[in-house]
Amino acid sequence: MEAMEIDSAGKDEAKEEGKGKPVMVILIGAPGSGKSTFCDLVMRVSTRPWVRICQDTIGNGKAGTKKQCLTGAASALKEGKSVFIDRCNLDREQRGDFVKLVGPEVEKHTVALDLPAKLCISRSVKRTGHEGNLQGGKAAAVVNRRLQKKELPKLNEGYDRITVCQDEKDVQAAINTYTALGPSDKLPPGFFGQKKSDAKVQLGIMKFLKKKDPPGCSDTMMNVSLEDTQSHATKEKDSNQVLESCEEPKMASVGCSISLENAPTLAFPSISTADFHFNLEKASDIIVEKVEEYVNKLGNARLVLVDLSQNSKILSLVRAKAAEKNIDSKKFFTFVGNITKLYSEGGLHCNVIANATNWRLKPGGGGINAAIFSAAGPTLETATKAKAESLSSGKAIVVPLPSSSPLFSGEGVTHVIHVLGPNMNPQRPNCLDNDYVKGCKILREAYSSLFDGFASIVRTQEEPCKDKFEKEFKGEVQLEQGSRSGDQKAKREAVCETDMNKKFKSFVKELGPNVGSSGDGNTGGQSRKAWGSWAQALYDTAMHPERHKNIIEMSDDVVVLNDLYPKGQKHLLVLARVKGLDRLEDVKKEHLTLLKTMHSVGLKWAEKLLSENNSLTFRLGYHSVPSLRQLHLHVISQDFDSNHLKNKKHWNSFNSPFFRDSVDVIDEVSQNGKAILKDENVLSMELRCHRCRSAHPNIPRLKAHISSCQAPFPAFLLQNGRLVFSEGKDANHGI
DNA sequence: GTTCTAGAAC
DNA sequence: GTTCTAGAAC
Repeated sequence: MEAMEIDSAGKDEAKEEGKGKPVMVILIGAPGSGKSTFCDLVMRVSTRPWVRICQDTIGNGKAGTKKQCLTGAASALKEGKSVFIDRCNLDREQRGDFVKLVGPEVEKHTVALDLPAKLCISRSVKRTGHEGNLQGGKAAAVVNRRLQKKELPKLNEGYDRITVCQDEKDVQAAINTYTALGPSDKLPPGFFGQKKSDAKVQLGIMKFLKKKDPPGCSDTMMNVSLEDTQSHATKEKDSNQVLESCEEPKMASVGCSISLENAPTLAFPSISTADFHFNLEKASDIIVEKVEEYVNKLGNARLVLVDLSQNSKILSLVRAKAAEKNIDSKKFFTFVGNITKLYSEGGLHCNVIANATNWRLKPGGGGINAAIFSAAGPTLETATKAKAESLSSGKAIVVPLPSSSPLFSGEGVTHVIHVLGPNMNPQRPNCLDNDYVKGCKILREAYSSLFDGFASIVRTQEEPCKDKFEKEFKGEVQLEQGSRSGDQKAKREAVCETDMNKKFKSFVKELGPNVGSSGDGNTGGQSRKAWGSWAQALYDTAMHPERHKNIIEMSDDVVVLNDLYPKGQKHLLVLARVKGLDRLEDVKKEHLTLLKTMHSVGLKWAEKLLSENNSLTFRLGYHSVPSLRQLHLHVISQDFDSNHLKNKKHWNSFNSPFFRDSVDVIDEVSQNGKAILKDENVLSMELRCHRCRSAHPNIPRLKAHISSCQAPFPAFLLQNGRLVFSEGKDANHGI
């Protein structure tokens, strides 16, 4: 990896002795990127005299001006001290004055903390007591605004040395480098650490690469494990948590065009082999058999078998058998660690974890069940109770984890799937008395229910690598339909059934026997619905605006009107006036100019409304399959504070992949001549807050939540201008 | 797109 | 009993 460049710079041999000059290090980074922490960590240990020039505190402990920073830096350097310039410095112009400030008697360095936007936002929102008082809800908007101005440093700006840090590991290496820089040392000049020069692309990549380094995971170990990543599944040598957890991210850093690291991931324990005493050989056969069956159906989603023990017998059996069957080790692997701390302690992000539970679905008992209920807090018990009172063996139940759960906020777990396997332990209820015919059947069922449940979650989540998965999965759905339809027993056991089955069946029903054009891509137009008489209102408005009230702007190309049933405080429609352009599906390259016009008109109105109320946030986009005829762009405020927002379809049509951001539609049409469309199935997906992504059981509860949720918007929405908001009072912070 | 309402869910 | 959803009609 190119990141290694940075690390080598941190080693002693990289320093050149006896040429000590004061150094000015211009830090570059959004709020929350860790600039102040960087300075603190270096200054705490360094033997070089450092002065930190921080614009947030330079005015007698309060925010000051850039001029004060320049003066402060100049005088410290004159005294022979080295300085950190701790301000955002995101664009060339902002930092240029510092470069010009000094001559060759000072080494000019810059360290760019070019971390994922998402990380900076979450840090700056969460922090308290920030020197510049940039924290809480407003921070998200400010960070995003700043990042739009980001220009990575170039040597021709006048630096002797540039270090670009794109992840936490890079940052730590840079801290080590500067900490080790003694008073008379000099660091080699040059450009260190940037992997991609295109900032826009980089953000996308960082989304995949966002990763915490597992504790104690040294570079040496990374290198060692890197050499044989391909043979991960076959490895039988002494593995420990550090080695396995170091290895996994490397292995996952290819595939899905870039990486599967951010792909939906289910972490599951071996079912029934602990407390229920199920034979390990037989259990490992079943695990591998079921994984093999599901792993390709799941597209890019990953399955991870987890065990707490370093010398786990079941893990080694499964690894060996999975290797024999050549199961893709990027999509299925084993992991040693605590299933409730996979991210915080192991650096492995699993959005779904399986719980080997008891039939009462109650906390306690011991093992995994006790650990998961305890780590998740009481909200898991409540959420579980809302789903079912009990579980029969061989079944699983999906429980969306409330956002208030520490497992949600700390580990990124959005769902827990409770699963109950067969019991072979005479000291536990319902022992099968060594009947392995029945036991194996139930264990197979348990894994099927578990993986079906996971598939249902994957299907309803927005994931960048999802398209391929959906197509594959839909194919499977039809194949399996026949074998499920006559299952009366399953109906009787509905209470204990995985709730996947219900959704799954309705999903099958929705697809119908002749699915035809219901894919993600453009349809051929063969199976389009005819417009009802009630669907003509917008068409008539576009053709004859003079006949209609409620029009707020009219031109040859577009008509703008207030939506008759606004779903937010402000909700406008920008109507195309081209006849025959009924919906997004009809849009072709020739309409690109029109799309851009519609976007700029929409944006203009959003900005006008923002000038009247700067607390609003707007999003501009199209419905994949509109109900009303005539192409129309929604310009809608993201409060969704409206009595007209009444049902799931309303919510999901603006808050699922069904809503196609205008900026993305324009990109897609200009590149491929058509926009990507999602079919109406996504409208029945679960209800999740558009800000914190928490799940809610019904519309009233969702609305109660969104009325007060102040979480930052997901990073996806904060990119590429998908959200439009006011710079407001924060505009002059720190710059 | 909304309205109405049966019946499911609580 | 009340709340909420979802399907049909428009």
